Amino acid sequence: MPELPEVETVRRGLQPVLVGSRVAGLDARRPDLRFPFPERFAERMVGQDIVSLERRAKYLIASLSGGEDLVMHLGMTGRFSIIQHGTVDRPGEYIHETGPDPAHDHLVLHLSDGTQVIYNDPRRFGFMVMMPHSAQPEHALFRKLGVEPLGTELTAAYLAQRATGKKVNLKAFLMDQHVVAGLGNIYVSEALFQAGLSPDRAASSLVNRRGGPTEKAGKLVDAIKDVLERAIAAGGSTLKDYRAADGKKGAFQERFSVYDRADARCVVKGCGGTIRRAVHAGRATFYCPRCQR
DNA sequence: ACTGTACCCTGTAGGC
DNA sequence: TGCCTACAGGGTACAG
Repeated sequence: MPELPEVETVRRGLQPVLVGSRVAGLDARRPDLRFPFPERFAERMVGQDIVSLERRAKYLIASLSGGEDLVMHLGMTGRFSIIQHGTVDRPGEYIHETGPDPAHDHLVLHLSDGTQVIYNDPRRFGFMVMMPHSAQPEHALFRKLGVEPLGTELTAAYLAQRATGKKVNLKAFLMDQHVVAGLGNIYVSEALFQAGLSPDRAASSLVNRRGGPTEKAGKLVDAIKDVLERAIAAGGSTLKDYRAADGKKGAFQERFSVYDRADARCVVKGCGGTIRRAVHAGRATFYCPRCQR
């Protein structure tokens, strides 16, 4: 599902609709997603004004006027659709590329101007929880999260410090949300390619003899930021399910260098190598054995 | 402490 | 066409 660029694209689509709006109704069509919906969910949401919509890692955080936050995770297949008032004939019925999907429309948020925001999630790996805004930093979901990759905290020195003594391979190291928060399977593969680093390398190979970052660690940081920024600019990547809140597909999948390109020719001029598919930590990894060492 | 595996749940693609 | 298996963008709970 949605990794950081997709979640950020969803956030940017929802923000103008949600922020400044009042929740007029909440219709949960089933008791749970991956976890049960919050207790007294509608009661805690209805009447609240949404004052901000932020992203942390792959979480969307809607702050409410009453002091609670609604924290949302899209899992693998979660998506939001915005239905402007008056664009559908019957409540709960809406039009998008794949048509109405009542079996997987699990939650409808009604805003006071008549707009509906629908959460659809076939696989139900997503979840929503509520917590006081002040409790968020210490909450189990957030307390151990790693740094935001697009913030100033992600530096070569930080990566080296976290990689010290770690024998785990680079792919799994970067997938760990407690190290860098928001990277997923696609963008780790792409960043490692762009940095010229093998996914099989030990994480500790980013550390030099003095305990500082190697030159490669610096390249990796630059590659991570660059890949994510380019993906956000393209509206994320759409493999199958992912859509922005306005229903649009992302375009970054057209610019993958390695992801999902097994047996294809390496994009680097003069390389002539073939992209390989391997498995690290139970997930597919794509890389060029010639360019990535 | 670290590492690998199983699992949550559903849909789809590909082999036979 | 139908059946079966493998796999999918995420994250957590275990066992070793």
